[in-house]
Amino acid sequence: MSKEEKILEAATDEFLTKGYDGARMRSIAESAGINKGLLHYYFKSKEALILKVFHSLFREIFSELSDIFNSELSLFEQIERGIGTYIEFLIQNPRIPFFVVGELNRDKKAHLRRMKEAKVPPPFMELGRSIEEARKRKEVKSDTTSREFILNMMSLMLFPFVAREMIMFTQQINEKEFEAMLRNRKKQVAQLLIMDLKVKAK
Amino acid sequence: MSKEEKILEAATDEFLTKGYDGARMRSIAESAGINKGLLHYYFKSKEALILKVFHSLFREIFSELSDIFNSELSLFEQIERGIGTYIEFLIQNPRIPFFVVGELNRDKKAHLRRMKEAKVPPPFMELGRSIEEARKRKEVKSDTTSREFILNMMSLMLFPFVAREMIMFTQQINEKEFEAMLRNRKKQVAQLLIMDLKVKAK
DNA sequence: GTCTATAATTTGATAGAC
DNA sequence: GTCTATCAAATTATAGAC
Repeated sequence: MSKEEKILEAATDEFLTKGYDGARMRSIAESAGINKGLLHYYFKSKEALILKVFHSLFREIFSELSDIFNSELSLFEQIERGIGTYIEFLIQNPRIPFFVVGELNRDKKAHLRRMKEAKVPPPFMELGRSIEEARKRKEVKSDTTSREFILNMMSLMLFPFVAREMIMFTQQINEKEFEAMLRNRKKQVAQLLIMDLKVKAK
Repeated sequence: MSKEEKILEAATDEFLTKGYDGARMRSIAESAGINKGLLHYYFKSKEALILKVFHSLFREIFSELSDIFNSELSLFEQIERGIGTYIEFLIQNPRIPFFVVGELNRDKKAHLRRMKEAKVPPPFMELGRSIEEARKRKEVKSDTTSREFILNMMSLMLFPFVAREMIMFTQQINEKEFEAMLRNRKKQVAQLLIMDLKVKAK
């Protein structure tokens, strides 16, 4: 692994756990096994470094989903598999959602500019279209809009990872119970969302 | 307003917008119209100050709900009103959820110790009990546990406020459209959750 | 209680040798 | 490319006058 890769790995870990303001360049250099000077040789500044890290993670967090929602599966199969796969991915990478959300709160403009330049497409566009098509075919019977649906889906999938500690407190459960609950959610969330689409609007 | 109150108000604003690591004692002193020395006279340290701020906000964010869920209304009315009132509260105080979540991620132990000392009860206990009672009376027919239900409810209510910027990007909408969507959610989220409780388990 | 002045430390970043 | 040494600025916190 090159020094540059080691730096990126160490920086990712530091930013994921401490956030931009809490992260320390010194700490990143130490973890990467190099000195501070070299950090600034490869990455001009702390800001430039986190932009790079954010960009990779944002791609990662949404690319998995794109594959599924662009597949040939039926809408309901896409949703079921998409949610299962995604929650499993989040169990393996639990800190990404809070980091991404926090960075966009801290400096939306800088990140969006960079993503625009790199032509990262906004996720879920494809899913939204599939839902509207299924609605025309009467497979979707509720009056939930695709936008509302996607927001509900994101909320149910991502919130437990963003607010892990808060949930463990309000529900008075420990790590083990929490993780068991997460695994259950794979089926449970898909079921809830699909029912919402299928139930007839009144 | 006393100097101490002015400090607390300024500190709340600073911590809500910048978080612990991003907040500056100098900035708080300026906003409060006092000097830095006085900050440390009233509050020993930055840490002590944020503990105080967190504690008040955490109480605030959950006390509204407790009133409703301890009322004499029927379960489904409690849920409907609780969600409506709460989302409206969040529209008025949109930064609280991200702050609370972030602080618990940063230093769970310190905050929990303080809340235990102050005997702040974990929220939603009452709601959980009501659901289980309604299940015995066959008013709740699904196999969704009360824990799962509460987690779904928190996710659907809080996530849009935690991840506001991310949602606006992924959905490609502006402030106005986002806020219209939030208002819609009052009814829409309640409807979805209640349906989940009423639908028969298969 | 409220202020000024300053201590003590830490931070991100740069200069320059090799 | 990689390192050492160091700068300049900013931070929290304290001491002490009034």
